[in-house]
Amino acid sequence: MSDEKPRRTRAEQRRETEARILAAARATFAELGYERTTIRGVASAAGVNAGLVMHYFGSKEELFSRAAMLPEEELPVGHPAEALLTSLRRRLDDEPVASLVVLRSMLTHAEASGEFRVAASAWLDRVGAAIPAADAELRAGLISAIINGVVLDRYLLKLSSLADAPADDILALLRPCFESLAGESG
Amino acid sequence: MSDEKPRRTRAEQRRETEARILAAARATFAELGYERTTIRGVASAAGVNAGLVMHYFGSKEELFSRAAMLPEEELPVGHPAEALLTSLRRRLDDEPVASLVVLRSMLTHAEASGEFRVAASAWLDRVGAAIPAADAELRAGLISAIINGVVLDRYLLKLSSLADAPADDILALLRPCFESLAGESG
DNA sequence: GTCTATACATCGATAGAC
DNA sequence: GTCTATCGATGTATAGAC
Repeated sequence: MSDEKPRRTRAEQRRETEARILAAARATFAELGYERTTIRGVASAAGVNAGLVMHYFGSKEELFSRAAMLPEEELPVGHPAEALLTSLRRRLDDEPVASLVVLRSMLTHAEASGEFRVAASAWLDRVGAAIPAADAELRAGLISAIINGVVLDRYLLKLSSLADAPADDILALLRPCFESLAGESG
Repeated sequence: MSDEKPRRTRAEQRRETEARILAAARATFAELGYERTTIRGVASAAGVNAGLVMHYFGSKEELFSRAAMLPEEELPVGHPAEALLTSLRRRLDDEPVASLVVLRSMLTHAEASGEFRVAASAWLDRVGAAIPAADAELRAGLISAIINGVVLDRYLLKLSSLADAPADDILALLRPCFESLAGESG
């Protein structure tokens, strides 16, 4: 009687709103961390009501999981050092926000939800396997630590000259480090 | 009529209790971060009442500032790379807890309180001044990032093999990195 | 000096109206 | 599909008794 026109199905409308909420959640979790992010705040940022967020996601925890979910990162092939530098570059340029959600959330919340820990662990295994050395695991761990530290200082703490420096300069200075850690020498 | 004996003056008693509260606060902030730390929890850990903590420190924010206050770290003299490795070693062995309060708190809270940012900035300036290169500031920032990343992965995220590795092994693998970043080559 | 009692705010979550 | 109303829990902070 009313809407004959194929404007939007209910399902479409829902997916659209859900996507808006997820985007707002991602941004807020990245900026404030888990604890300081409120359902009300996310809802407000998405232009909807707090009750609706709960209705869609059920709980704050679930909303967080959905928002922090990342497409698993595949390691580029080639010389390990170069591949890792490429990986770092992507995290510096393409998706600083995505990196932030994971990094900040691991610190404010995720001691409990071991999701990230397994993901990080898998990444470490792959890196370690690509390094020809007896202490490959430790070397992989150090490379991961360096990447985390750079993202941390640059985007979270906004410390030092790292925040302003071009990604190219950072990569150039870090290249010897990565080669030393991932290189062929045992 | 009652206490003639010089057991403890009221001021002494207060300082003692205050110290106990501060120790508990430090440990709790390090473990849980700012948001998840509660006055009640700190008070309970210190064996006193929550009201007393407020009475002494006035607010959670003030308690946090006092607890996170660190003796400013002087940079060892000598070759910059060696001095920085020594600095890292101290943070790995001597006082992981102290490092954690600052690091974790910068992430869960301290975007606001710029105290740490100035402290870190001063440290960076000193490191930068010791590096003979045109881009000394960026190099100092990267070294700081590496140190932060290592402490982060080892003690906060407890990720990877970093958590279990002996400090000596970590330092040995990192030495070329530090030399490359703080070295004489421009 | 230390503790009890409580005011006041905020948040996550639920139930139900429209 | 979306919003209002509200419950229950928790936390900071205050006032005052002992």
